[in-house]
Amino acid sequence: MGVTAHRGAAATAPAAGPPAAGEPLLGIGAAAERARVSERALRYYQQLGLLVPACTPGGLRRYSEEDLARVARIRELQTLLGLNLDEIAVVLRNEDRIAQIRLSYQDERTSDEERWRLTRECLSLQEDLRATVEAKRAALEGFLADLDARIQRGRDLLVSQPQPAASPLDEGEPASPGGDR
Amino acid sequence: MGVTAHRGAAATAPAAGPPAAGEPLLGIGAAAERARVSERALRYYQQLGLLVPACTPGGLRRYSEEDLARVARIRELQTLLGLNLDEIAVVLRNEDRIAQIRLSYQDERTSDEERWRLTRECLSLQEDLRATVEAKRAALEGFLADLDARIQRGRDLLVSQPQPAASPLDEGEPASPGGDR
DNA sequence: CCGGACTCTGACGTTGACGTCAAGGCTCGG
DNA sequence: CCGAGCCTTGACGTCAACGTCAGAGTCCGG
Repeated sequence: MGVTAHRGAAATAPAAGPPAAGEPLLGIGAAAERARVSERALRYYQQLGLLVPACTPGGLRRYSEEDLARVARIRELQTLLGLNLDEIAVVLRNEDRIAQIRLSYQDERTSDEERWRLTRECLSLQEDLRATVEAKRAALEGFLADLDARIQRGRDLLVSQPQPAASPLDEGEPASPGGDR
Repeated sequence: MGVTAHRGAAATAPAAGPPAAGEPLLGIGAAAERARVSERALRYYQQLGLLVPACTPGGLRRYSEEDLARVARIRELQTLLGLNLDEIAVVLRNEDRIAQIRLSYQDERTSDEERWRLTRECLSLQEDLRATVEAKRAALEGFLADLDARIQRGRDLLVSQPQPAASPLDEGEPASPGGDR
């Protein structure tokens, strides 16, 4: 346990769907460019077990579209939620677990009881993350409301003031804050 | 120019309102505790010009309530918006500029024309930040929607499945995602 | 089969935001 | 006025998330 990251877990099933053969598979240079990250970052993510690309017999990394999507997700979790890579690892592992659950869910040998249990687990994992995100969203909403209140105060001053008849630099209203909801 | 941070700028006016005399004024230890940051952080913020507390003739820092609020704002901008301290410096400088504008706005010697110009500048500065925050909020909203969609898919599977009559571990619904809007 | 482009694995450097420690100053109640 | 406790300024350490560089290996079109 410890090297079981994503591909290791998914490989327990005999290969299913998305990672179909005959895909382009980019080298690290092209992958880095397309994912808008550095090659170093890709290697680093792999080192932390966030990403496990395929590799050639010679040991060169080959990235699938799925891998690129995973990188995009990592960046999203970094920049949007401000999670660090360890926390992101947890999220990704959960999502992998969910994918794995979907597989054994399909398996006919799985009992109904087991299916129920798996589904519950799956939802529980996702709702964890959802709570985090929702909290952040609420906080941001509050922040924005505060900002809008301040702006409105200034804007009120503006209208209460007799504007200087012919203002030479009147290049239109930027937008109506608080009015776009 | 360069050492003009916040108190330097506000001090151009002969002292007005909030920083009234006779305030408690905390030492760095108490301030750190109340602001929930380390003493080192307070010194660091000051070093970057984000915060300029008063100080005793002997050179000991003294923090006002206003200073504590400023620290809270710094933390908010850090954790909520993910800004770094340089970016935060810009935001705070803008907000200081706005406060300063409010002052000269009150000044009777200020011409109506000047008042107009100041108000425009003020609003422009605030709307800058607002745009940033709004963008982040929108992105987060999208992220959350995506998450909810996934959860709903799982939840659908749950209801389509005949639940195992007497489930021994059925400890209630955590919450209804997508239902609390 | 071979040379140029691409990639590999260490290993050390960097940046931001502090943590920590040492060697002293400042403060204030008694 | 004096000592316990709070505070000061360096200066160096740390941690995450990479950047950068060297020396060697891999791939592939001609």
